[in-house]
Amino acid sequence: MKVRTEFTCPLELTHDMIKGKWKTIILWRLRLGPTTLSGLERDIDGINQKMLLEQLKELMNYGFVEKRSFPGYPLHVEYSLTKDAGVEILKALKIMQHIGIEYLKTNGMEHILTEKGVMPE
Amino acid sequence: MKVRTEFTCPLELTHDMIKGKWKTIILWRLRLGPTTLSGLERDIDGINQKMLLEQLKELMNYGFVEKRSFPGYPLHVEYSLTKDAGVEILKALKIMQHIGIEYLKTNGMEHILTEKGVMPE
DNA sequence: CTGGATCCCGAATGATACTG
DNA sequence: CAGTATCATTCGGGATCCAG
Repeated sequence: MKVRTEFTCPLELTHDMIKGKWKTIILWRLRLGPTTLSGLERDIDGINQKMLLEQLKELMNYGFVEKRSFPGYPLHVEYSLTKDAGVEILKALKIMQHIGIEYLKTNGMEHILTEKGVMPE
Repeated sequence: MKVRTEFTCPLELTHDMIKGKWKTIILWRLRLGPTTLSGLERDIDGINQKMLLEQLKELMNYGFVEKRSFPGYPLHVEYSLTKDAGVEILKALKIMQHIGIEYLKTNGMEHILTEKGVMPE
C-alpha cells in the first residue's frame, strides 16, 4: 500500500494509512480488545491469512497496531490497538460507523442492520 | 468508484464513500465554506476539472455535499457540505488531520507543517 | 509438525492523459 | 465537459519459506 509523499494536508497521509479493503475492518475488530491472528481470521468474513498479515504489518508501521509475541508452545501472538494512534483512529471509525448506519436508515435498508446484529456504537 | 454491496459493518460503507485520492481533500476544503468549481480547482493542487466533477458527483450522491445553482449571468454554482452527513464526516476528517500531524511530528517532519502553513484544526 | 510470514502472478480497479 | 485508452495499484490465490 503506497502512501503519497506529496500532500497538501496531513489528513491525506492518514487517509492513505487506512486505505484499502481491510484495514478499517481490522481496526474495528480490534476495538474489542487484543486478538490472535487466527482469531481475526475467524471473525473477519472473507479475509485470509495472507491479507491479514500484510495489512497488520502496515498498520503496525503506521503505529495503529502493536504485536505481542508470547514465547512457548503453542506459538502465541496477539495484536491490539496502540494507546495513542490506535485509540484515536478508532474515534474516527466510530463516526464513520455512525454515518454508515444513518445512511442505511435513510435509504430504507435498516433490515441489514438487524440482520447483522450491529451493536450500538 | 465502487461501493461494496456486501459488508460486515456499516463502517465499510462510509469508508468506500470517501475512498480515492481526492474526496477527503475536497471535503477538507469545503470545511471553509461554500465554493465554486473554479474555486476548488484553484485551491486544490494537482486536480483537474474532470476529476473534480466526478468526485463531487459521488460526494453528492452520498449526501456529503450539496450544490446550489444561482440563476442569472454570469452562471453561478456553489458547492458546500451538507448539514448532516457533511458536517459529521468532517469530524472524522479532523481526527485524521490530527493523527497525520502527530505522525509527522513523531517522525521528525514538522518542517513540512510550517512550510505548508497548516492551520490549527 | 504447527502456526506465522513472504514471494510471485493474474485479474480487477482506480487515476490520469488524451480526444472529440 | 463526456468517452476512451493507458498506466499504476491493489486484491487475492497458491506455493513456499521460517521458526519454535
